[in-house]
Amino acid sequence: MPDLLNGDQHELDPLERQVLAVFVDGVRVLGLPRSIGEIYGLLFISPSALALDDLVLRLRISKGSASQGLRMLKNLGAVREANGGEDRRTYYEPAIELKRLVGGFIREQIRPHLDSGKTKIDLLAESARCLQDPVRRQFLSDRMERLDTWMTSSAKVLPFLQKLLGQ
Amino acid sequence: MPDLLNGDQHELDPLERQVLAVFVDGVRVLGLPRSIGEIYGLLFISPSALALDDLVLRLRISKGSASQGLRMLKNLGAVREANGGEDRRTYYEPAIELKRLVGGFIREQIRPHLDSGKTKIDLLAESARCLQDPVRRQFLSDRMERLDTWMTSSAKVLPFLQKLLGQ
DNA sequence: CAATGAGTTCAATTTAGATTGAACTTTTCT
DNA sequence: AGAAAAGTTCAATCTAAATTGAACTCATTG
Repeated sequence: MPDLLNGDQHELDPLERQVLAVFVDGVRVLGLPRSIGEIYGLLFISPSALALDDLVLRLRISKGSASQGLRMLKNLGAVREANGGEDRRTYYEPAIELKRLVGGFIREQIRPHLDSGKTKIDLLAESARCLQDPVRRQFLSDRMERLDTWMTSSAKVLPFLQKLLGQ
Repeated sequence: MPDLLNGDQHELDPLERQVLAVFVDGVRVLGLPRSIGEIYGLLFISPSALALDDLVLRLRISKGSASQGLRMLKNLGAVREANGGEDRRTYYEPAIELKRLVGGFIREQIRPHLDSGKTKIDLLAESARCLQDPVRRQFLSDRMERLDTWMTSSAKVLPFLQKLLGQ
């Protein structure tokens, strides 16, 4: 028997709305969907852990969206299950250490692309070495090596990034 | 009187196609549209500078797309006008130093978001300080400070990033 | 064990933003 | 000046990706 007296206790207040907007903006830069920003943002400004239903109710998103969003955030290590919920629902709380967030993003979004990119480039470099025209072969081989250097440099930088952001 | 004898000299060969795919992939991670990856990619594997028409012809994209894509790439510092073209068209060549590419991306895509984010958060922190409920006020103020720390750390890391990637 | 509620899945739909193309401006050339 | 070609602009269109919601599974409870 939810809120008979209260018009709508679920509505976000304007301040909350604005904080969420910052998160939505933030995740868009990272190429993640807006629902991810909304979910993480709401957890971030909630003093207690929230269940899936709370997200659906307060953000007015579908159960499907909330479920998928939470899964992605869990995979990113940006959200974890809170231990000791009262009922049988699962409650979630945000990870708020930048180091952890960046680490998860690198592991899930950057590394896989770097790795698959490097593999593809190695194959392409091989193809380039088989080209008939020697001028074209030389040129493309140089370019493939350049690409390889990019990938290697980027991979090397990631651990430093994480270290620098560790507090 | 273009290619009467040759079926279609504009077609990309399979190797070129695959290299472009890597670039398209790469720019998607950065949240940039596929045409940007195609344009930069084609310039990257072309031994000579290309004009807008070359991009239209070989990539089979519209003039509008090519024009807008080139503008964005110029703004990013990823592409520059080649000097000394034969005719009155403008020819473009890619910047291939990772340092320069990363620098442009940070300047155009990261910094503006970090700056506007910081401004918004400062305002929200101010609002939070005016909250009636002292518990809520304390909690949200803490969170806003946390956000502020994130922004500051990120901003501090960028110069190191550029330095580390400088070859 | 039936019923209730939490959470997941995925085909269908919606939407944000990328692309197109026609009209336009600018530049060059005779 | 006028014609032709280069390049830009932006409303209309298209498309890839996010979101929805109904049908499902699984776990819990009376």
